[in-house]
Amino acid sequence: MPELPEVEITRRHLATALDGHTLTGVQVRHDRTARYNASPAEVESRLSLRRIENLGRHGKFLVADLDDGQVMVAHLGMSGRFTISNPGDEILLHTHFVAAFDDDQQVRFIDPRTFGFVAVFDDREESPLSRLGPDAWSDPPSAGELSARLRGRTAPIKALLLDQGPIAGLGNIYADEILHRSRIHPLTPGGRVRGEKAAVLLEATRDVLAMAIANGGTTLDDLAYLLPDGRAGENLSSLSVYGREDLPCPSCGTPIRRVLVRARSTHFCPSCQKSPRGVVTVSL
DNA sequence: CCTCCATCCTGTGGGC
DNA sequence: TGCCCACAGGATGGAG
Repeated sequence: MPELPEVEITRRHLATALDGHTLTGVQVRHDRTARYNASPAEVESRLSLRRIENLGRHGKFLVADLDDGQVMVAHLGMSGRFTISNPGDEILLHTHFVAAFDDDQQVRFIDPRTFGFVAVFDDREESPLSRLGPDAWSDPPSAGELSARLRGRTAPIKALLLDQGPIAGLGNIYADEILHRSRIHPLTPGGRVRGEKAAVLLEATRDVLAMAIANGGTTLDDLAYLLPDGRAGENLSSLSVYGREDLPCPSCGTPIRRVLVRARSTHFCPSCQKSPRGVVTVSL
């Protein structure tokens, strides 16, 4: 599942191919890949002949500034992957977007489950970027700022990390990893994460993301995420809890448990991450 | 405002 | 062996 580290790796790969280059032809090959009330034809025409000035990232969204002030926003969803290809390369199954550039290279978007998209907006305010909190990696909030964003929230901290509002970029894998490293129980009400706890959470966020990015991201057994050059990320063996139900906690040896939080699989160590007072954990 | 749920989708794998 | 179905989850819109 692409999360911040996987999107950041993708951004770095694509930036060299995109930055400063002009889109000579754009094909949106699947209706659902254009989103936000725009048709494939509209996305194609809005992107046509535009030059990409800079490819950035906010949370899990790729953000390209275009020469006319428009913003191209792409999301990998659950199964999306960008490739850099040559015009003659075979079009793989589930290729939903093809952008041709002035140097004859192509950037293609392959997305079997179509949760991902490529969209164009007049500015960031009218795009989904406007809902996002500060980026967990490039622009992390201070402990005070994170505490303020969590103040009064009763939802489980796990759910709030996935929300993208308090902090942007974390998904199910890294949220679990960060909470484990922070020794915070996933069902802890968000509002109780403040002060030193918030500082520890942010430190863990930095460490977990740094490791994941250095390892080229996490490729699970199902190979849902591959680097743009087709290689697998190597962060899987660095995970402490995600996907490790019943296996020993790397810190203390206690078997990792899995519960559902908001219908999402949540992995934690019951001894390192003590249940907060008044919170009952129900087994699956 | 908040919390929580259903919805979108396809490949995979477990169960029978 | 082969079929069926539950499961995986990011973002969003709506109910309460």
